[in-house]
This record gives sequence, structure tokens and C-alpha cells, in this order.
Amino acid sequence: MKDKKEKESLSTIEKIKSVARTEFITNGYSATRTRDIAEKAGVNLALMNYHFRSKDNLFDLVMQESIEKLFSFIIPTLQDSTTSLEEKLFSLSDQYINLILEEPNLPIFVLNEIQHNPARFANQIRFNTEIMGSCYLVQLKEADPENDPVQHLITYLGILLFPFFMRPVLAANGNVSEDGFVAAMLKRKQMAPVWMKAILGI
Amino acid sequence: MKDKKEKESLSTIEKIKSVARTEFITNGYSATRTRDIAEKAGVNLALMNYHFRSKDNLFDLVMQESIEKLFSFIIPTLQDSTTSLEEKLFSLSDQYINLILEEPNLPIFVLNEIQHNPARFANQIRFNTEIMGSCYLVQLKEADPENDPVQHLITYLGILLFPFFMRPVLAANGNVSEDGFVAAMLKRKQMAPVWMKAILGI
DNA sequence: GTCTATAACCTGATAGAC
DNA sequence: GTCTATCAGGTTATAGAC
Repeated sequence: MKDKKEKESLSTIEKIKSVARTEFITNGYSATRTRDIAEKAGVNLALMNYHFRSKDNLFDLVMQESIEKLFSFIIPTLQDSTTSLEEKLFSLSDQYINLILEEPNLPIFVLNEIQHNPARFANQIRFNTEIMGSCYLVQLKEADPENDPVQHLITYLGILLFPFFMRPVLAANGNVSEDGFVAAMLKRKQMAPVWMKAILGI
Repeated sequence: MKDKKEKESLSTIEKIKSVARTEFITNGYSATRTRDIAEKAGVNLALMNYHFRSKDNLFDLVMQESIEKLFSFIIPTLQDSTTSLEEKLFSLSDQYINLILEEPNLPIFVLNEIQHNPARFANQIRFNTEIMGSCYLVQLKEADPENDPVQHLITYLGILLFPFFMRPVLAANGNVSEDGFVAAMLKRKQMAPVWMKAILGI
């Protein structure tokens, strides 16, 4: 009986978090209403505020997860000293494009909210030690000593993520259909490492 | 007397539009309050609603200008049949990075709002004829017949614009100072065409 | 834990005097 | 054109019964 109660409670909380994730990522913080989250989760609004203290609290949970999802999951790849730079480029392309195809609005959501409130999320972004001191950065510097490896890091992220920022623009004029976009991204998954190697001159 | 009145009226309207631009671009549509715009413009809220019918109306003006600023100003460059692909790459890099250094939040604002409401702005995005049928696209296809020139178009936009999406992330950890960022973008202005040529294999 | 009812506040917009 | 006052509706959050 107690287990069942805990299980149901847990599933209600998870249901709310799941809907909140979708709503916040789709509409952003300000345009998301707690009423909508509660309604779409099939939960009473007061109950939602009983479980999570406030809208901000719920939003922080979603942001923490999202930042983790977007930036932290690649850290093991970047730090792996047993793989070559080329292998890392292929691995990053594969991981990122698979991730963003599943959650297309994640990058623009995260970057937009960080821009709107940088101080709030600064401590959650682990760009310092884990990425700046990674094996990947060293290998980028080795491949092209003339240029700042951070710039190459940004360039590659742009090659992988920016198409998803342009998706609604392309779709707006019917130039690119949904299927066409996905197909182009799967092609890009293969080409991106090749293009990056060309930039690095390797 | 009448001229003076018209002049003052015009300057008030322009003042409101100017503040609205800043507020909307910085905070997005939902997080922007008409009271804030009126206050920062030093204008009475009722007066603002007298000049512009509604918040939506004012926002539409800002969006139209912003989309124009971000996408349409490069169309002449793209359509110019007297310049080579290489010249176009240098010109685009120069134009875009100068523009965004002046208004760093313009790209993420425009792309984010379009994503939140694609139908509303679809007719304002002139990606169809002007860009898809441009000389630039033809030259990209000539340079690399194996790949879709639209993908190269997106890649180059990503190389030029994406660093500005990452700016607050980089600044959050103190990895990159404001001066350091601007210096890196000026360097990027020179490198971007070179990198794109490497991708195209020319 | 769950619900109803409501407080407390905020936001866009307008009526009406000057 | 400009202002004060205010409305109507929406939003987050909580008190209190069950």
C-alpha cells in the first residue's frame, strides 16, 4: 500500500516534470503558464505548487537538466585521451545530431534563457575545467597551432547545431520539408567531420 | 508651430520604437512589458497605446525591421553576378560580423521568436526567390556539385552567427572577456571565408 | 496528497478630462 | 497629444476543507 502510494506520487511528480520540460523548452520561461503545465499533466494547479514550491523552482530543474543534456554529455568524449581528433569529430557529430533530432528546440531554448539571465545559470555551465582543459582542445591546438582552439570548438558546434536554429525559417517558405530536413541532417552527420578536418587542414 | 508639433510627435514615436526595439530584442516578446517600454522612453503608457494600437502592433514593427536587418540586407550581395564566390564569402563575413557586433542579440531574438510563432512571420521571410535562386547558391553548387548548396549556406551562416549565441556561455565562466570576444570575432571575420573555402575544396 | 476557493498582484488597454 | 484613473482579465501562489 505504501509502495503503491509512493509509486503514484512519484509518477505524478515525474509527469509534471515531463510536461514542464516540454512547455518550457517549446515556449520559453515567460510564455509558459503554470496553469498550462498543470492542465496538460492532468494535475490540479494547487497540487503542483504543493510538490514544487514555485514556477521558478520547476524551471530551475528543467534548466539544470537541459544544460546538462546539451553540454555535459559530451565531456567524456572530449576528455578521452585514447581516441584521435578525427574519431572525436565523428563521435561528436553522431552524438549531437542524434540528440537534437530527438529534441530540436533544446539548443535555442538553453542558449536563449542563458542570454536572458546569464548570472542565474553561470555556475551550472561547466565550460571551465572539463572542456577548456580537455584532450579535445589540446588536439585542436596541435592540428592548427595558428588559431585559438576555442574558436574551432565554437565553429564545430555551430556546424552541428545552427541548422536547427534555422529550421523554422527554412520551413516557413516551404523550401525544406520536415522529411527533407531530417535527411539533410543525417547527411550532415557524415559531412560535418569531413568539413571540420578541411578547416583544420588535416 | 504645426511643424514643431509634428517634429516633437515624430521624435516621441521614434523614441518609443527605439526603446521597444531594445526591450524586445533583449528580453523577448513575452518577458517585455509595455509599462517598461513606456517608462524607459519617458512616455505615458496611455500615450504609447494612443500612438501604437497594441503591444502586438509594436512588436510586429520591431520584428519586421529585425528580420529585414538580419536576412534581407545581404540579398544584394548574394544576387550580384559580377563578383566571384570568394569575394561573396569575404563580403558576407565582413557585413555580418560588423552588424552583429553592433547588435549581438539580434540573431537569437529573431530566430527564437520565429520558432515560437512560425506562421506569424512566415510571409516576412524572403528566403524563397531572393536567396534560393541567387547567384550565390549557383556558385556554391558549382564549387561543390556533390553537396546541397543550401547546406553550405547554412554552414556559413552558422560559422558567422553561432559564436554570438555562445557569447553568454563563454562569458559565464570568465573564459572569454568582452574584449577577448570582440577580438576573436574580428579574427573570425578574416578566417571564416578561408575556412569556408576549405570546406568547399576551392 | 488532493481539491475548491480565493487572495494578491500584474498586465494590456481604454475612458474621459484637459 | 497628453495625462490620471481605472477596468477587465489573467497569473502565481496559498489557505483551508477533506
